[in-house]
Amino acid sequence: MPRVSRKQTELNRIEITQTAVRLLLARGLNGVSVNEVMKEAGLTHGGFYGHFESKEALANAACGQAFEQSSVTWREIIARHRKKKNARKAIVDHYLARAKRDDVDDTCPVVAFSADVAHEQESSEIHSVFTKGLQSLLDAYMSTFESADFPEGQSAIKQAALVEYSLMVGAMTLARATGKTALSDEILKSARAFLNAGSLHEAGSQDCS
Amino acid sequence: MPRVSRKQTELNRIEITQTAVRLLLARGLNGVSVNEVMKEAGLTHGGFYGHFESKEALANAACGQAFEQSSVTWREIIARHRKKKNARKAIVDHYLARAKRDDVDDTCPVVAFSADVAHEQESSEIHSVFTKGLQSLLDAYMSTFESADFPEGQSAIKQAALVEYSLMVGAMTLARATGKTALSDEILKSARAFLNAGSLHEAGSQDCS
DNA sequence: TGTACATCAGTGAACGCGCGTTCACTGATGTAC
DNA sequence: TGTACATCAGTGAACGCGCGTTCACTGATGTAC
Repeated sequence: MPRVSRKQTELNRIEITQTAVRLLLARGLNGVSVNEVMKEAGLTHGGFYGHFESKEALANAACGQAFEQSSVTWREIIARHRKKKNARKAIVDHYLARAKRDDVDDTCPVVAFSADVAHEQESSEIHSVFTKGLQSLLDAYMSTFESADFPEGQSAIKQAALVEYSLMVGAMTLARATGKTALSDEILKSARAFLNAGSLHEAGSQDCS
Repeated sequence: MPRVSRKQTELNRIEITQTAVRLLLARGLNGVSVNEVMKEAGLTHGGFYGHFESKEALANAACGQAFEQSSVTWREIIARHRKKKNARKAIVDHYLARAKRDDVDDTCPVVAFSADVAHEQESSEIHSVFTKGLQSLLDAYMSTFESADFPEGQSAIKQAALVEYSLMVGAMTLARATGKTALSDEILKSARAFLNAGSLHEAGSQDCS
């Protein structure tokens, strides 16, 4: 078993990272031990430090990888639609699906890691990994807005994207915390309805004159 | 030092709980050791189990207490305003203030604990504590909507409250994760602007005919 | 009110455990000839 | 292509550490008379 081929070594590293992505998304940045990741990857814990300098380094790599994969998925979804508005609706429906809430392995890394990242020191590398990943998702989301709809320019698009994305993150965060309850369903449904309609106060409120 | 008065015992219990509230809000439900809480409360760790059955029981008590305090604060803010719309604006500005983002001790319990609660088993008591607290904050927020503005009835109010609160939670979660950066400021500003205006697409969008 | 004694809140040493990390070892892989 | 040997990926025991929790002990508090 010792001294596997270079190709296998590379595959093992990928397997460790991918296992970490799955387990960390489900349980948070500090919710899994090195031992558990290695066992789940089909290896023993001792070999871990041949692949990563520390547990923290693995967490950074897994976080970056999780964002990478989310970003690719988003861009694939967006590419499937010719109309930007439809692409955005597809992203919203994908993000706020009830099945997504219940699939612990397949979370948005922002929902999974925000709290943990906030608890780390500002100097920690995880902050830049997270911010870079978040920016990538925001860029993808912004690409679903038509410039023509925003005569105020790019900054208005960014503002709209930030609000809509914040809402998605908040809604999924709340939905996950409240489990499979009626309230949880209602949160997702309300957010979906609002984002797809584009209007919070549908009838006779003060803000749409 | 041993065998303090009953009054002091009660004060000690309150001090332990309050210390836990502060530390847990800053570092998450599993981010602080029993030893640290007791030391910070001016006691030694051994006495802890005279006050609480387990670390988990303390976390549950502290979570409930944190919601209690947030709820009281919200209701005080709301009571200060005669017009409901102004009360809601006050809540939004209180919630999304930049100072609030930087004050690690004084977080909304939903932002602080959502991720941790989602990671606990469904059978865990923390779920009911959390959901009850969340409901209390939602009720307070819903009370800032005028029934007259929602001819569709109470369910429309609830939907609006869920969307707006989800947005606040998401925006603060993102803002905290991105630290004291320009992006972080922008997230808070966008969410505040949107909630106070009540309109995402200000000009010429499809949803306000 | 004063005395004698039972109670029990807090102390600090100790426990078992799982954690992140290290390291001597193994033996298949990769390389030099 | 075949052989001899250096390399090094993975193993598993071991480490030190901090954790949650337990417990014998202490001595002021609370109570019975």
